Amino acid sequence: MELPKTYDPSAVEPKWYKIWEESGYFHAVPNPEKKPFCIMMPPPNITGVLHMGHAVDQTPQDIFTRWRRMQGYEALWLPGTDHASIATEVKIVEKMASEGLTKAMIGREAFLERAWAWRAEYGGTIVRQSRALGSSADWARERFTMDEGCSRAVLDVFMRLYNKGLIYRGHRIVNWCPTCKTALSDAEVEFEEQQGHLWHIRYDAPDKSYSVTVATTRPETMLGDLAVAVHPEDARYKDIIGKTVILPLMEREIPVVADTYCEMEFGTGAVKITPSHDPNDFEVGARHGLGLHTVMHEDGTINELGGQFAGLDRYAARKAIVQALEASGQLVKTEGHLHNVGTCYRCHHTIESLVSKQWFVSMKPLAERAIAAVKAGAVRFVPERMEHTFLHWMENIRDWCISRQLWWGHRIPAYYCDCGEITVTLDAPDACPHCSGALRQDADVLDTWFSSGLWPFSTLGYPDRTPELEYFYPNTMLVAGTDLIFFWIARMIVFGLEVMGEVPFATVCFNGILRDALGRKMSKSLGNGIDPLEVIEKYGADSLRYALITGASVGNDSRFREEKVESARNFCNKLYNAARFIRMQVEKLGGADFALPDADSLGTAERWILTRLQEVIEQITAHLEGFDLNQAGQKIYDFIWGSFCDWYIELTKPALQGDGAGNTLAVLLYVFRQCLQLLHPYMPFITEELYQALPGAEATIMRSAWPVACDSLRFAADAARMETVMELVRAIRNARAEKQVPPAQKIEVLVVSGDATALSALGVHIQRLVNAQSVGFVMDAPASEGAIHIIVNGAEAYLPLASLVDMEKERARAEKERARLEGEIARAQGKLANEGFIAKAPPAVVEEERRKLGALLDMLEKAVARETSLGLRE
RNA sequence: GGGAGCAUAGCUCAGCUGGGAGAGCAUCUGCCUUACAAGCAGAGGGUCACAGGUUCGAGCCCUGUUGUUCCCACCA
Repeated sequence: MELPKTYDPSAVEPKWYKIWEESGYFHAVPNPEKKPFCIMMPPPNITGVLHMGHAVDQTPQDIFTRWRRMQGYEALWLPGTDHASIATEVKIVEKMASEGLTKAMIGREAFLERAWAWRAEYGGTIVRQSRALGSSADWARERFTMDEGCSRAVLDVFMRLYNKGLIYRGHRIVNWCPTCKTALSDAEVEFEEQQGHLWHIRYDAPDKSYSVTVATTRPETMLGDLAVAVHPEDARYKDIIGKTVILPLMEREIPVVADTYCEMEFGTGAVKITPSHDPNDFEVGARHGLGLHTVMHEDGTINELGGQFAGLDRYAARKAIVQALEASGQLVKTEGHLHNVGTCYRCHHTIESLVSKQWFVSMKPLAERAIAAVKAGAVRFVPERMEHTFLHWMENIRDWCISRQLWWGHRIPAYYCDCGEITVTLDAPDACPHCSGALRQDADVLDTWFSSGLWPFSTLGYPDRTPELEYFYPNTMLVAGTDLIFFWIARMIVFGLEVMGEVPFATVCFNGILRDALGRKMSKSLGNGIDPLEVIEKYGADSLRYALITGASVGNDSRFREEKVESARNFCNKLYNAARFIRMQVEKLGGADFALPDADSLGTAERWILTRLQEVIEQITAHLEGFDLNQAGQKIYDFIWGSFCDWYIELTKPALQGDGAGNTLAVLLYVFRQCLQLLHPYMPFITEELYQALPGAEATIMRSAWPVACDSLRFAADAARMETVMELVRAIRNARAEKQVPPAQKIEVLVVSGDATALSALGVHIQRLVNAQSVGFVMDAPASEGAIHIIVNGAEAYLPLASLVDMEKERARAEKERARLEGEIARAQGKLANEGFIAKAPPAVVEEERRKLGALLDMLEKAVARETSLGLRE
């Protein structure tokens, strides 16, 4: 059957994915015969659809998994999804709003029904779409952070930490999102630079005998002021410390306190203290026993303590207050002020600081273990610098607020009774164990990152000691974006150490961010996102994967450019056509034996390509071991296109028409098969398709053995000889192009080399590749008048092209060439004459330099001889 | 206010523990050579941001400068 000339991935890719999945090739089970390899897929939110970020994230994971699987590891890549408590709830609330409904209207149970329905409908979207990427995840083991097992793990860990005193409930100032109406952890607050104002407000003494002016960016919080603070050493305010001032608008008398928190240089050097609405003020208030005075509702409106401003939204209140102060003459000054404003990472509205009762994880003791483990090298960060980021965060960690005033998530297993006792227990109790009174469960759910923090072991069966947990924990590695280092990675390390007693993974590889072609982040608001499924449809998943991996170094951002995908697509086509060529030869030869022949029966070209193959196998494997997917990908590309297709296939053509065709074809097949295997982790589909199209295939390339370099297939002398011929060919082609010899015109070539006898066997290649009439081989140089003279390392060539040779130009060229050689020789000699170099450089480097010099001197000798014959020298 | 990354060919980027500057795309020349024009063969193009330093030797290591991006940080 005649195959089309271009590769079409659209039919190939879904076909193989289906076969792989149905054959169970992605499935891993604990196997004592094999070494385990395990990656947890970062669980995508159930709210989203597949975007480029997922492709960037999954491709390296799939490459590592496929590679290790081929190496004989029991390789598990475990997928799943995240309930994404707040993100999902926000979406559901939005959807309900479009129906005119609110959470309060339908109640908790009906809301949760909607949430589960949402999950059923959309939760599998990304997981389904991931298959188009070729991801070889073990879908049979897919998990969900709120499935029965993961939920048990969450409660179990909550109990453990609570019983150890590492989880506690406290009345604290927390980040509060007035739109989502929930507390947030510090990590969930994003700071945004905003242009605001600094309002200077005068607070007068009760008898107006003195006054103090404070500066604030948030005048609305003054309603809750309980003091004014100044620096204890500030001469300007020394006299009024301990006295009182009247809070404008509220006409409340408040003290002036001294506290070093106040910076003398900033603003007026005096600061209003609002313990209920600012975390710093909260601390100051605690130091001075000021108490609390909360003036804001959870929805961001001013409460009844706000006097005339009660009921106003925080921004309306701000406006009204500034106006009122202006009217009363107490607004002294207004200036522009650039500052950072905390916003909610889900809805992007401005965060408030509010005092409320929340659950916290005591992080200090947990962080200490994590820091020690990372410093001891138990977790390796790639790139390394991320370790510093991690440690810095861990060393400055504050307690983690884990309760959320949301409904979608793991409900906190704490039960309250009117007797005041709190019962924390796995199973809902019927009555209060202290007074038998009626219990009500805590209304809040846990931070979504609490459950994802358990992912490396909750997915393997924890809290049960399953065979999976024993075998696959700790996981081998994790691949994730840098944005997840605090939210997720830090928590997994902390929980892994605390709960399992071991770090969750040995290595973390960080992805950079994929930007658009202009270097901007892809975002919905910019509308510059690119749909991976569309790219796959147009170019194939193999091309997308390859484009995403190469041309970017580990942990660095990269840009998505369609040309990159196009270029990868071209590579697929190259590969496909190489396979077509080989297939044609196979069909021509019929049922020949394609086992790799003995070394004795191998030609020079075969020995050369096999030698190169061993090299490249080693290099690729080493790069993969070093987590350098870019380099490994580049190497296999260069080998396949540059060495195998451009040279080796061309070199086989004469032999394939002769008696030795069987041997040559066997090598061709052998090398190509290994190319496919080396490329398979990057381009799973096309490699399987082509592998299956050639003789000698196993059931799947996915589970074929990763190539291993073999010394008995290295032939240094033959490889060097072949390289000399290749250099000659390049130089002759260059000369032809330079002299504008018509392509069809055949030329004569005379090769001069001390190795002429051995080289002559390769004459057929030179003849074909430079379109020569004939190629002669001699030991000694002939007279070169009227010929183009080429000198390469190990050989010379004469092209008698009298009619085309301009002797003047030839002389100029010869001189230039000699000058170049002399320059290089001077450099090498200078280096070798340098005692420091001889004494201090590694011997191998010195030896290499000597070898180079030898070759250069040899080439120079020939160049001089040529100039002599051209009449340039005596 | 701290910390980090980046600055290499016209463009996008590689360059592993220091040992003669690379790829893809673009440009130019010639080719439908029976695997591939999504291809083949050739060519041009770089003071490796700047200034110092270490070293026999620096794109790579150190210091500083400039530009740029990001992370962390509650100066109201």
